[in-house]
Amino acid sequence: MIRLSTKGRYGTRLMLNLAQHYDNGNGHKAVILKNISDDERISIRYLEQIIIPLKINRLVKSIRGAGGGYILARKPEDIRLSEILHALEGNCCLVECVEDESFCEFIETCPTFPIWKNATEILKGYFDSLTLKDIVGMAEKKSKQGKTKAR
Amino acid sequence: MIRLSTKGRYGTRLMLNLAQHYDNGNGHKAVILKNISDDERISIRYLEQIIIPLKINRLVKSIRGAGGGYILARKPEDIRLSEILHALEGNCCLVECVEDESFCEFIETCPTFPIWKNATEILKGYFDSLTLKDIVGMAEKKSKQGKTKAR
DNA sequence: ATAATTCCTATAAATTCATGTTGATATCGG
DNA sequence: CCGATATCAACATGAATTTATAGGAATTAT
Ligand code: FES
Ligand code: FES
Repeated sequence: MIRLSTKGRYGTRLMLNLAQHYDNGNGHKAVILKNISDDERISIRYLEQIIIPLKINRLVKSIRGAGGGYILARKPEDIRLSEILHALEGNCCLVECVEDESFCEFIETCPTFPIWKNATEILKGYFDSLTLKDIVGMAEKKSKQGKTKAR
Repeated sequence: MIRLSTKGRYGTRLMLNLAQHYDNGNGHKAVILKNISDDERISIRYLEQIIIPLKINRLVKSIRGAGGGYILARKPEDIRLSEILHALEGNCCLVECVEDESFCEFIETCPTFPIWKNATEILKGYFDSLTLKDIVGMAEKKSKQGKTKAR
């Protein structure tokens, strides 16, 4: 399987959770990991590890102490999925050599290299086209539809 | 990183190697793993494991005993990259739930599900558009260019 | 028979995934 | 100031998975 690691998946859900609770009125209401843990059923300990690179890459801000928590560093419409995955995974290549050309020895003659490279670019393009706001919007629309259909 | 496993990568190179040695004149010249191992710098023992699913999914035929080896079960133009990856990885989804919907509990409400699903379909579409012949052709063209350019 | 080769099973090594521990540091409300 | 709440940091640990190697049995051409 071509796998998106749990780090990438859980980190994306973490960011979406923050986006859903993002207060546009600038109330700066921080969300605590415990809540995200309950919502998303991911252990707090693991979330703590996952949020570190998100903080380092300035996608979230932390507020320490009582009443603290995390908030998005920017508006949801200004954060792209590609940035999140890049922060979490270092890169989002299908194979190492696409980003680090010294990884494979025979990159010049390797017949698969252009394939993995193209595929990576296609994926990146898709993830780059989506902001957190887009994704939250898609999810809201979907859940509204679900309620309308009586089933 | 969104990773294609070594199984998928090595298996693809294995198949390409067989495609490059495929005899259209129906000479049925089998290729032994030792040669592929030398060409691709992958341990024979590992290749033996990787080729099993390729055999089960009837992408290669094996000929046992002395003078034996492996050959493609079909012509290179009739084998798609998507088939190879599917054989090797069981599926080629970014996340398990795209193929096995019971994998995640809250698939109905999960805001990331449609994203991973779309991305998976985009990738699959690309891999489905390529046959072994296409890839070998691309590689040959590239190596010819390399020779022309005196550098 | 012998050599070549696939086939089968076991297992070692490395990495990823996930939880746990301890304790320090920062902040808020009372 | 005190006590509760949370982040922060550095580990440790175990389970699961992936990656890779190894030994030998079965099969076949010569
Ligand atoms: S897989 Fe990296 S160059 Fe072929
Ligand atoms: S990741 Fe599987 S449903 Fe959300």
